[in-house]
Amino acid sequence: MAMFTVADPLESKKNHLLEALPDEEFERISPNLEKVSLKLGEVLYESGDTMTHVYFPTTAIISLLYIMENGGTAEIGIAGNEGLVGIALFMGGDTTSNRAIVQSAGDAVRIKKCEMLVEFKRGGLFQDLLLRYTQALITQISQTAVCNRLHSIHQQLCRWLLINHDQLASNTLIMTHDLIANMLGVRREGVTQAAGHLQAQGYIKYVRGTVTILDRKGLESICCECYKVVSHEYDRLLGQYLRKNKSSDISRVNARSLEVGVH
Amino acid sequence: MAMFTVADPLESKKNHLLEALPDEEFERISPNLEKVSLKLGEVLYESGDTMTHVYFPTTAIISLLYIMENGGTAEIGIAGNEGLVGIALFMGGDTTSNRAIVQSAGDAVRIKKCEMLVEFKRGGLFQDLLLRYTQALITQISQTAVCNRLHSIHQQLCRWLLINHDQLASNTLIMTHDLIANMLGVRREGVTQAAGHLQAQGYIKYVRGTVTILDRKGLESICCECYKVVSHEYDRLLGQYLRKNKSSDISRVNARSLEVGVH
DNA sequence: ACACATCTGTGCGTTTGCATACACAACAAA
DNA sequence: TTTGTTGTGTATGCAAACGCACAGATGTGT
Repeated sequence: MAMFTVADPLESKKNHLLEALPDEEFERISPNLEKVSLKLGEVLYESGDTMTHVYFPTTAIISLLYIMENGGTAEIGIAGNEGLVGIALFMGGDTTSNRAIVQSAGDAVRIKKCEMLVEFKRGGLFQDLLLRYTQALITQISQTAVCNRLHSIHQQLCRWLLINHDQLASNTLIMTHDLIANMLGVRREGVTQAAGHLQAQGYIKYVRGTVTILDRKGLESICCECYKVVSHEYDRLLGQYLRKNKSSDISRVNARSLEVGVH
Repeated sequence: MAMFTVADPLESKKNHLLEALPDEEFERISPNLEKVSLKLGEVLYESGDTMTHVYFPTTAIISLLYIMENGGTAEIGIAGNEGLVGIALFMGGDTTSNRAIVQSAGDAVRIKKCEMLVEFKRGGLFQDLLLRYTQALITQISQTAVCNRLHSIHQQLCRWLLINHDQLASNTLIMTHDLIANMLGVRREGVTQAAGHLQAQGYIKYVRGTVTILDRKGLESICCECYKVVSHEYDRLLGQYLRKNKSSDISRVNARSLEVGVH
């Protein structure tokens, strides 16, 4: 009965999916939400693990990483406060073939499998939202597949930086070239070269494991279409539900239009 | 009232998802199923189109193809008689950002959006099956993403041939190198080279637009893990539901263990 | 201040795949 | 048979990315 910290409802509502729920549904779910703090590098699920919880990130960012038999890795998706981790739990099957790893330390709220399923099966807006989110995630994964196939490391790095920046309150990512290389499924040297180029152009700057976005618009201008496609799809699928969430909408717009000239 | 051919229930049951339904649910849906014949190259949905139907292939194979702004293409998934086309319709959003195109001519049954949604919202086994199938499709797309990133054209061609062979009753694919190249998102010459290699090994043979699988086990032995992972995931997620379908199970096993020594 | 671990910069040779170009083979229609 | 179309085989040069190796730079802990 103890060992369980019910999350503050205000805390839970930092996750956009939870915030978008009607009061009735939110109040039914809220007592089952447990707050957890997630450290950088922590693993929420290992490939093949039976899932016990669904996580709704509030300030943390979670990366969905695929690990090959030969040790090669590649990120297939990413989830921040606009989403959740553990769709296999309500889609059926209870496990996934990828690893969920904390990419940016922060908080999340989580809910137990059985409580999750009860609410999901009721079929209300909760179910709708979760399915729409899943659809958006599918778009993200698909776009990753084609971007992997058809675009250069330079373009993919831009996409990756923009997607991550969207999830963050700040302009600083804690992330080494080596880790980025694991995410993109490329060599560390390739990332160094691409990042060096972006720094020379004044779009970013970095030192020993921290990357700072200096000119977001600039990044957008040289990025492949993949970022925009995924971003628009999230807005199309979920925007109408998240609209009541004005404050965070504004902060998001600010983040997106941020622009600093000099470095 | 005319212009609509109700599909023969036996015809509909060639699709494994429909066959797996309890009689009660099947009989409710069956009158709404319309049989359609699909020609090679026919487009079921264009990227961005509003969907009007969900398609359950019976003998046709449908490819989910992503088209880039610059005209580059890459396949992100494929659906045969074990699946369906048009998940966006019940997941929410009504459109997808990819094209559904007939890769192997044959038949399918389809159902109108509204009738589909009514049954989906009832939340019975139909919903369960559709969500589980969607989860399996997500695995397929994810695996495509990592395979695109980390494996060679040779390996990817093997994977592609095996996946397609699973969907077919015969050992012959109607498919030119050029079309395969579009699916894999690579050059035609790359496919020619890889296919030439496979032919020299005696695994396949081909002439002017038809590829014949000669030694399936051989292909499996040199293929990357990606084929097996996806295949097992389909079995894990859907196998328990499709088990009553003994006849097609047996034919599938036969197809998989087919082996011909000489070419 | 020092040693140590970690992160980044760079070079070099190799491999893979791309772009272009063109020759040849198989089939279809006239 | 002839002509034209489509599919396949190959060659050349180029660019991207890889593997490996190592030097320099920047932190951290003692």
